[in-house]
Amino acid sequence: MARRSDHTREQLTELVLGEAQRLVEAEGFKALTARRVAEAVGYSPGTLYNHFKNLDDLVVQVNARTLELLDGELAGAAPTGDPQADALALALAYFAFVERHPRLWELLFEYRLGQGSELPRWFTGRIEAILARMARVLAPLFAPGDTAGVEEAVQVLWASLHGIGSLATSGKLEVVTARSAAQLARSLVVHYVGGLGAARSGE
Amino acid sequence: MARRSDHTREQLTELVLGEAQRLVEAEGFKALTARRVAEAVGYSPGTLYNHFKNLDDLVVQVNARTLELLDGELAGAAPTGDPQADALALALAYFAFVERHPRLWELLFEYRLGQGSELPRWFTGRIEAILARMARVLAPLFAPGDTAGVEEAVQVLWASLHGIGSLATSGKLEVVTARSAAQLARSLVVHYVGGLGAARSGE
DNA sequence: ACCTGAACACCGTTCAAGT
DNA sequence: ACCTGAACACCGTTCAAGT
Repeated sequence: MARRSDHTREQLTELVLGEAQRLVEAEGFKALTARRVAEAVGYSPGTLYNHFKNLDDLVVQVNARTLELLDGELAGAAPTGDPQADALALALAYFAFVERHPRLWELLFEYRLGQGSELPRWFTGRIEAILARMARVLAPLFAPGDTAGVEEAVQVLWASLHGIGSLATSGKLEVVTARSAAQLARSLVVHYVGGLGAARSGE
Repeated sequence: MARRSDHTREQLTELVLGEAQRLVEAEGFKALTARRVAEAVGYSPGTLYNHFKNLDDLVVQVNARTLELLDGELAGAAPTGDPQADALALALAYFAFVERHPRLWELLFEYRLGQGSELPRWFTGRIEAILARMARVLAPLFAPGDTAGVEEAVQVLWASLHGIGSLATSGKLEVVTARSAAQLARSLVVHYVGGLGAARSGE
């Protein structure tokens, strides 16, 4: 058969990404298979490979949208100038997102790409944009020009929030605690950021 | 065919777990399939299901051994009574383990069990034993009897170390930083534990 | 240029048949 | 009691054949 007139190239790509996202939200990322997506959009499995390099490529493109959603969520937490309060607001916004879209969050951060698949540069750029939000908020805690200090703190918080989200979405947090992800995040931010401030004023 | 005289039940279980571990260490958990393990031990795939409920069950049993290894690693960091130094020693021992057995660590914490598979109770008990190590080390920071405070701090550190390990083993840390997992862990422990101490002395 | 459908090389899991 | 080997219902991915 020739190209079907049902959809343009762009429309079909859009359709596929939408169905993939729906599938993940409904059943988790183990349900995201090329064959099921193909069936959901009414094309044969082979057609997907005309639009995506492979399944990992499709995943990365769904994840790009998830990153956009997450960044939008964090944009709602406007900085006030108080590092501890602002960092806490970001952390709570982060977990509001995890709670609203746990399975998209898992696809974004827990799905392991095959070893042939590197993260594209535009993808890592989006993550850096999110980290930059945290950097702006923490900057007042550090001496002007101490970008290394700010960076390290941002990365520590980023990785730590990730860990809380990872244990929470996998059900491994409930095994060990009755506390919510948000409560652990609050303790993390309050005391880590507090510790940063204390170390600096004590120098 | 009847039972083969090659191995007793216990020997075969042992053999399977050993081969599964070897396979994961060599090629990562995506290479851990029932068929490959069966071939490695010289039995048919169906035989595995006589010894394990399913592949998740096999994974959990490999993970039990990994937890044992991890606990042994942490046992080497003997407490001195200084919470910050002791917590740091535990964190560094944790990442020494992650560095030595990254793929076993991934199977333990990043492999998602199917929804039919719950973690057995003896498994969660072993995790609690590890958390108890951290609790003993942090206890001096809290008022006597404030077990809730200790617990919360332990869980925050546990989840945060997990996050650093997760990003490190998935290659998502290098995307964002040149810092090592150990360096981020050091910053986390120093300032979080420092922040805990400051909050308490400032009460 | 792009879609189909078959094909290939894999999976996890079950189970009748054998000893 | 336990092992085999075939079977079932899936996978991701490729590609000749079609339009």
